Amino acid sequence: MPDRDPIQAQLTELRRSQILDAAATVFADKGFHNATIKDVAKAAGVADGTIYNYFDNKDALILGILDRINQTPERESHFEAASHTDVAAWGRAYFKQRYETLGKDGFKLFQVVLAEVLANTELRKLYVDQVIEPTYVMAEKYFEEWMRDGKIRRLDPALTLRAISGMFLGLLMLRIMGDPVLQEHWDELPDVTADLILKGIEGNHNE
Amino acid sequence: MPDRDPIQAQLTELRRSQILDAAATVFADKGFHNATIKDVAKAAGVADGTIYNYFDNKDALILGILDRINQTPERESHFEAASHTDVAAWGRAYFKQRYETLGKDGFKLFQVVLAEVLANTELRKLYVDQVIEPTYVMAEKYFEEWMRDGKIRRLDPALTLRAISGMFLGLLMLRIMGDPVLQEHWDELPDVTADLILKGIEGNHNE
Amino acid sequence: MPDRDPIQAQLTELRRSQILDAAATVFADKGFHNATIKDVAKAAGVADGTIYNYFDNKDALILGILDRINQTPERESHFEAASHTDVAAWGRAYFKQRYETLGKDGFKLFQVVLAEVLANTELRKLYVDQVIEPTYVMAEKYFEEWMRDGKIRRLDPALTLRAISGMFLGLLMLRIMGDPVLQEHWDELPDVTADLILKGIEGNHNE
Amino acid sequence: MPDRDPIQAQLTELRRSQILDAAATVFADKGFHNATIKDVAKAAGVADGTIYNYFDNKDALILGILDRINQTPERESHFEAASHTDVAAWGRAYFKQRYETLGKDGFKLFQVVLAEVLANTELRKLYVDQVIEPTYVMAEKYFEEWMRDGKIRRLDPALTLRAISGMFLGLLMLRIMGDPVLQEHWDELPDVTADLILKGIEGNHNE
DNA sequence: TATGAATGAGCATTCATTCAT
DNA sequence: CATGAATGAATGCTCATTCAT
Repeated sequence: MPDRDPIQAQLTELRRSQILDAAATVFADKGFHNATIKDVAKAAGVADGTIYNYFDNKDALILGILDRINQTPERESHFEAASHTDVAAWGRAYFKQRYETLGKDGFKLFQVVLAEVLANTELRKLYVDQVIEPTYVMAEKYFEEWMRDGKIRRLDPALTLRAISGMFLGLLMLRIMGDPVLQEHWDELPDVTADLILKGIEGNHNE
Repeated sequence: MPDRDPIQAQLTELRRSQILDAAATVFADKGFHNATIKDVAKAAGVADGTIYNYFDNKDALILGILDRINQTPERESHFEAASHTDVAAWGRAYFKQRYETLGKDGFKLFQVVLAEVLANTELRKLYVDQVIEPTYVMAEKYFEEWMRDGKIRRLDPALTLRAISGMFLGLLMLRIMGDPVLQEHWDELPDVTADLILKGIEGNHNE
Repeated sequence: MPDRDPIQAQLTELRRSQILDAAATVFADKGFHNATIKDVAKAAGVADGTIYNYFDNKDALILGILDRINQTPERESHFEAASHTDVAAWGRAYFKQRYETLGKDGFKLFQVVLAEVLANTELRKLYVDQVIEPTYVMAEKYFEEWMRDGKIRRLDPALTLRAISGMFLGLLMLRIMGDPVLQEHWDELPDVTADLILKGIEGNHNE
Repeated sequence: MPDRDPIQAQLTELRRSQILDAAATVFADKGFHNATIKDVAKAAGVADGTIYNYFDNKDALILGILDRINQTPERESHFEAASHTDVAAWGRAYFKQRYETLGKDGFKLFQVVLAEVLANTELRKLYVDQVIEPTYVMAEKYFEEWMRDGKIRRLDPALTLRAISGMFLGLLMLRIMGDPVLQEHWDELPDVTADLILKGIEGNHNE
């Protein structure tokens, strides 16, 4: 019965989107726990009950937002591109793209989602299974390939990858926390981190 | 009037400590929002109301826990030690020490605090001002010294430092999230990260 | 205007019936308060709103079910039959017939209706006026006739009748409550009750 | 810890009682489902939340009322008395006592409880297990004794007992339903029912 | 008439906080 | 200071009912 009517299906998707937009804005503004369903409904211009026609409960709104972040398209293409260029260029590009997908309310929204992911076991599992682990599976593949091609030295791929992505995640958190230095120089990070990861802090110190 | 009684003061401090212990345990177990004051009181072996004789409100308990983490002694000494040994050795030692301070319930507790820090603006500001920024001020000093001494190459100290500490923070988060690889190989991280940060992934690329 | 169209009228009655069937099934299954209009609509294969074209509100569904039970045909005929046979035979027959009208989901449905009748003042009044009292009026007539004919001894017809029908109602309730003895020996009740009512517990003890 | 202080225990019991009184009044007045916790709290002169310090939830209030009805003392003594007098006298006495225990708001309260018992599976089981079945176990014992003594004729004790108690329950229900005849002549019921049960409707009509 | 999305009033329940003892 | 019973504001969620299509 559902989806029988493609127009209905689209309307449904639109409403979902409209509510999710409102939820993202409200959550980013007041935080998940301080925001009430009424707040979200008001922001979305619908009645309280309407939200429950599209989402099972308040938590499902966070999940919906997570899904959105997750559906950021074409993460893989970046790795592919790197096969043909040098790794440094790829690093810079990757970093840029990662953070660009956050968009306007991105930082604030990520903060909200992250807080909830940390606080909510179920959500955490979902986030790990659907977002983090799949990324690693894919990334490890490319990482090993680069190693074979001699583009990078022999390293534990799994741990190194986690260290690198941890750096991105950590920087994001520090920025979210409000570190003024990162806020000021955020644009320089692609270069700085790419350089750091490639060469390390010693660099060619024995040259 | 008996406020200046040193014995009273110590008793007070003891009670605070006793309550904070209980709070840490309970929060680590059930999460901040799921844990009630009653839970904490029961765990501490006091009445609900008693907690309010030592803390202004529930949030103050998190703050108290934060203070504790903050008061981890002698962070500076590690940097000093590095002046006299090589940077690699310091890196490994630092990493170890950082995570050891988390202690038994460490990961879970950090998760709870972090979630709350992300969700609570006021707390966040406090965390940044009292924990993060002071650390950077101190760390940057040493970092610049190492640079002067040629122990590390010339880099933007502020951003590099943040990238490095971000890596630690990020790895901690990924571990908290439940990444199985990190759980399995956590002990190898001091070596892996120290190596990575020092040499980068290209490593002896000019060999 | 098409309201007087006999075909339309029949269609309407059919829909009402279809909805009532569904309502009875659903109510018997989940209970009146737990069952939603959506449940009934789904079971009836119509849309939620359609139900409101045939019934004023949810309560009206119970009323409709009540009406049905009420319209059990030919209750009078049983009394008539008794005029020509002995009272004992009538008693057994009456008991059987009364409970047979409950049908398949009978007990459960009766339980639901009864619960609602007890809880709902308006409904209770309706039940009494439309089901109970008319039955008494009719029954008393026959009862008095039997007395005149010497088939039974002189008794207060109104109260005795109520005591007898109360026995039926009470047994039904006890069975509904789940009394295992009644569930097990339900078939023996026509004989047992007819015998009891006719002869009492002393019976011809001085014979 | 609880009950350590006997005074506290009594205060607790008093509050429970106070709340239960209010609940009975309110439920009898508006019905269980229409009455809100706020109503009960207001009637009891306490805050909403206070109720939850004494009862787990709204349903528990009904349960509490049930317990009260259940604790009507000395039901057994009546059966004992019958051993020494004639059965007819006992019948009248029993009927009287049964209905007197209902007290002031008795009918209305019983109606509410009954409705909820019918509607609530869990409650129903509790009612049957704690109130109905124990009564039967005890009553059957006496019933069989009377049979042995020749005070009553040979009958199926279990079924006959259920028929008799069903008569009481049924009459109570009919009265609750609002049957005017029963309301008017309620006082005559002990005699009428005792007579009916002892002698039946045929009685010694051929004497 | 049929539909079913939208509505929003309504309510049980929780729990941080207070304060009389 | 310690207690813990009392408080009552706050909110997620349900579902009967409406009405535009």
